[in-house]
Amino acid sequence: MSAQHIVRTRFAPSPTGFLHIGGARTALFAWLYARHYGGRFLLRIEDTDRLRSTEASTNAILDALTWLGLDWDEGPYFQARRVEIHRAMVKKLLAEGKAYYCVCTPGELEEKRKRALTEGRKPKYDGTCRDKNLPWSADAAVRFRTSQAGVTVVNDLVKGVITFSNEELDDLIIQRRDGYPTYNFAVVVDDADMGITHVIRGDDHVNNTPRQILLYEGLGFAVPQFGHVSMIMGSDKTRLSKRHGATSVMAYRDMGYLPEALVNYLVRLGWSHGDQEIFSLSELIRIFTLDSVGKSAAVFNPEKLLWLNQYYMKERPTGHLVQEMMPFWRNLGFDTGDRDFLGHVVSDLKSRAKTLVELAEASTFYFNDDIVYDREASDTFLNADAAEHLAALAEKIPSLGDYTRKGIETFLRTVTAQRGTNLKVIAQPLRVALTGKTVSPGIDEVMITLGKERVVKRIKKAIEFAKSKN
RNA sequence: GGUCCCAUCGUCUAGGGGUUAGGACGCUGGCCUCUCACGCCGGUAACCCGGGUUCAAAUCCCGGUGGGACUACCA
Repeated sequence: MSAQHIVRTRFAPSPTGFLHIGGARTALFAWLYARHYGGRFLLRIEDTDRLRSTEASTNAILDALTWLGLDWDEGPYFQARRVEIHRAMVKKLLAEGKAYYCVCTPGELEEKRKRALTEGRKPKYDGTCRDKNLPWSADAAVRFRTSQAGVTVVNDLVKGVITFSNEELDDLIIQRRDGYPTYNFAVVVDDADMGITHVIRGDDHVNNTPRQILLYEGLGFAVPQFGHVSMIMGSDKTRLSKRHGATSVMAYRDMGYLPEALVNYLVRLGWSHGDQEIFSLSELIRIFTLDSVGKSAAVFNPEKLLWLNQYYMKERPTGHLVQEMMPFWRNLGFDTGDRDFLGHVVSDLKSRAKTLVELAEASTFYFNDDIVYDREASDTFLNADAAEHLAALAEKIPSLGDYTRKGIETFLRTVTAQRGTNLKVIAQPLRVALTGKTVSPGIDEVMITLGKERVVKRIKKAIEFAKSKN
């Protein structure tokens, strides 16, 4: 593949907020497309809306992409810094008669639009200034002279052939009266200038595509390929928004989701590979194409994301998970000094939590020796009988030679047999003594993680508690 | 209103002229078991409607219906 045929895609968010789930998926698809074909992925910040764009948003978007593992080869470029290029292109169009000055005021335009709508006509620009050949003036905007004849065909990589009748298109403004370019113009100039070969974006842009194609042609640029990915919807089938819960990528990080899980979830929204559900980023690069991207919108399903997150946590090497748990433990004020101990905590808990936050909360009893017994747990399990069983355990544990899962299991069974009862009868009181709850990782795992000393201490404390009850 | 897009279990999807319409999440029954989770085995549930083409249509075509997007001197 020669240099001029190399695939170049881009992600072009506007920095007016955080990176949301929908944007992340679009970015992921554009990124995968470039990576799959050995191309380049660029990042361009569309900050021409000077009122709503902020640097904080730019940083938040960059951080989110980085967290997801989506790296870019070029950029970030900032569209606002490229206005001179945009203006030069406007001038060129003006000089060639392909664009013209328009002095209709926004107020008048709004008025006409409303009237057209109430009268049941198309609210498109009526062409008042189209043939006036107006000269430059301080408050003149520039409009593109759109051909009203014929059709414009988009051969979309995911939607297929889409045909637009040019008479539906109007003379869109390409440069505002304040001298700044509008979105539809800036994207075209920038995409062409940056050599973008495949424009992969949300399908909320399909109706912009014919005007943009006309702009490419007017400017004398090669028209790229387009691939419009469907939207993500909330459970009520309207476009995903805050109303549907968390929509920010970083919010998912903070809620204890793994980036791999989010990526895996997002890619399966609209894209599939047979019956396969689990994909690593490197595998995706190998097999991802736009051919297997569906056309219809998908509803965001938090339960499935949660399931994937749990899956990735379970599969993750303990050492890695320990590292990823650090901020969540620290957030709860736990002592994270003992790496070995933390490793045990994680391996005890990682198949029992769906998020890192859940794991952190579930691990509380490992860190606090002053355990609080759940009311119901202590009521039913920390009784006089249990106190005697526990006393027997406390007495024997210090001299237990084989303090391993197998050894502990054997020990527990031996003791229960000796006391003429069975494991079930002793395990629950012991669990309550060690964890304060009736639900926990296996008794043997907990005992090993805690270590003999703390186990004995907790058992004794539970005995005291049982006795003090009446 | 106009333009454009879309339509398989509740959700994500596979499939695509002849299939018991497959998988996953969820829900659910069971097994495992010291509790819970994991895991394993099973169950529940779908081709929007109407025409046409065809020996045969969920699959192709048309229409309808429903949903969505766009219709800015926002991006």
